[in-house]
Amino acid sequence: MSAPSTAAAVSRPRPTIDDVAREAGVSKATVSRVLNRRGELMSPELAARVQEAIERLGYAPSPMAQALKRGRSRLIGLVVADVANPFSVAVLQGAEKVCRAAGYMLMLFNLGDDEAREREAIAALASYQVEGFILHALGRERQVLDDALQRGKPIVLVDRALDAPLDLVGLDNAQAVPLALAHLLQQGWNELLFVTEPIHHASSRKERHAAFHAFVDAHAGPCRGESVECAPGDDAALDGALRALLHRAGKKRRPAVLAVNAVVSLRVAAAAKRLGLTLGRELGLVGFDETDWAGLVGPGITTLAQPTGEIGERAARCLIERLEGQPVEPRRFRFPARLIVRGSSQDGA
Amino acid sequence: MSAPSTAAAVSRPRPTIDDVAREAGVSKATVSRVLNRRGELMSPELAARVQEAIERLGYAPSPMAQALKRGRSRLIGLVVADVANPFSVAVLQGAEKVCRAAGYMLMLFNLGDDEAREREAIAALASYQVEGFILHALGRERQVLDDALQRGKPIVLVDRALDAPLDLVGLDNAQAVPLALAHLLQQGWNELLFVTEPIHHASSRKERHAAFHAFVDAHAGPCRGESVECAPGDDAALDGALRALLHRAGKKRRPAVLAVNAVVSLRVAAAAKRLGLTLGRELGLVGFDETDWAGLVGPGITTLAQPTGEIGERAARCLIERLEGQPVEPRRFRFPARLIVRGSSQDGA
DNA sequence: CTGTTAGCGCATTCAG
DNA sequence: CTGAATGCGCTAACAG
Repeated sequence: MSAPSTAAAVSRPRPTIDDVAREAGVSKATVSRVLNRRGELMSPELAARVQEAIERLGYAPSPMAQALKRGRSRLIGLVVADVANPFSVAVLQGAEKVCRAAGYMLMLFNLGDDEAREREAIAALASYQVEGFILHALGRERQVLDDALQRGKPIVLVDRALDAPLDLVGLDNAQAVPLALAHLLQQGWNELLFVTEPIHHASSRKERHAAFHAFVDAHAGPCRGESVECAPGDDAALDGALRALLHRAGKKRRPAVLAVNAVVSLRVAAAAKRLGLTLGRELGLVGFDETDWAGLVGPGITTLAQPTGEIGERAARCLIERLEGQPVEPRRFRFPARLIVRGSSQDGA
Repeated sequence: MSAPSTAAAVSRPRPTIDDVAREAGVSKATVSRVLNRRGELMSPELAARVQEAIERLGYAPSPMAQALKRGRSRLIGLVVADVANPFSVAVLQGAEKVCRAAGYMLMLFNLGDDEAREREAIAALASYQVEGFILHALGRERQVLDDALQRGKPIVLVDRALDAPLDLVGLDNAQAVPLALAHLLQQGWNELLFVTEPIHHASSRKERHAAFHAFVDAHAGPCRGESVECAPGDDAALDGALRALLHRAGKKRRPAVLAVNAVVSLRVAAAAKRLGLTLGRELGLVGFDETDWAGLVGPGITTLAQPTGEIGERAARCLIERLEGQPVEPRRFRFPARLIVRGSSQDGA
């Protein structure tokens, strides 16, 4: 066909605005005007001639050069805690959609759950002149944040607040946690355990943890509850925590787990299997984050569905508004969770 | 704290090479040399002075400007069929890791399974001067590919070959399919069905489809097999296909499904549940792609694990070699799959 | 060994 | 209404 026989194609450089100008017999400035002011204030025939030249050459302006000149790159940096986490992916999808629609490109940096790379991420992205950040971050690299802010780069936080006056979009944990726990209680599960990954500085985990204990305290009569931080991969600790839970429950009470996210839900389900516990029977389970597989693990896992797509979209929209509009006071958007009831929280007794 | 009270921070511009030069009392060129040739051929004291100024100002060179000048952006474009697909994510992770280590940044474009966006993706990425592409693509936008190639931008294909002389890294489907089918057969499942999403131009699906029928033909005695293309979301079609499979199997034969990827595996598991079929008992199942949840759906789903991380890493490495080395003939890397046996393919009879 | 100069591709003054 | 000139931040000749 028309393809070169080896991949070592002639590196014909892409056409520049000068090429177009020459082709159309006008100056660069005219071409630029056709591109930017949409051919207003210009003899229509000239505009048409330029347009034609543009198409003939397949010319497209270089965002790099534009960025250099205008100081605006039309790039948005997205820092994600871990792409392996379904929540991150969902946010990514929503954000990408909005950005693309608004003519921005997304530059992705995956932390891979390595907090140490956070600075690196922001620095790298900033050096590429991203105009703003969407941060689904791990720790609280205050210094880097200040740095970015002082360079006038807006930041929108997703899911996790830092102690900074920044935009935040995330879940309404104070609504979500009682929603789940009330359901568990109503179904007869009254010996509760909140399982989370190490809380560190993740505000969403902090909030869920706090809301959990607030609920338990407020319902001290019918229910009891504890919480445990369980490092990724430390299955032994998780098994231990579950055994302790069962022990606390004894024969009179019914034990159930609230899992801080989908990853933990899965780990709890695996642990239950290891310990020979049937979900929804010997062990109740509700987990944050709805996933494709939630309905198919065991009897189905009851989940607190976050509107993840919306969260990502709102984050992007929020950032873009800030980029294109006037500075506004930091805003916080909190979306409600929806409880999707499945077998893991139905009392089989 | 030190944070400004509103987000409307002073947009103090980042320092340029000129600032550093002035600060150190030298010329831009000297600063540039310190940065690039690591202070060789230069009086150590001068180099030190410059280095100090760089650090004092927190200067970092602008990749945009560098790109403009050098014609090299240190950017790699990653086009992904659908981030919702675990395979895509795994490749993304591997690729990102290698790129970062080699000093490249990844620009992500998610197709969201929309073939129409493929051109847009490549054009957008190309306009940002990415030096090369990693493509986990949908169709065969030959024209765009040629375009990219003629501009001297190397392309590495992941998972799916196009009919072009390009590097490819993917699974050894001719090894994987018989591995799975032989296992099913040995366990007594002899009425087989290959369920795939629409094949279109995805070579991996084509290969799996072909290998499936080759195997069935070669073992015409003990087993029979058909295949079905099932559009995403069309659960009715899937249910119908499964019912037909059961009907073909009758009482004498045992029906099993080979699912083309993790998404389909899950859909088959869901369909089985709808139809009241127990996996590993009334219906066998092996699916491509190992996932976190495979062990926990039903009796556990037997999978063909792809070395996805390796695939992503190899793709990135392959591209970077081409970027930094001499042009080479197109290479093809095929990785073997590993069979992870679980309950869905164990004969409970 | 170091400084001066000339662009990379583009948008934007400012003249005409 | 259009063209010529300037500079964004940087590197790579080329001078000194």
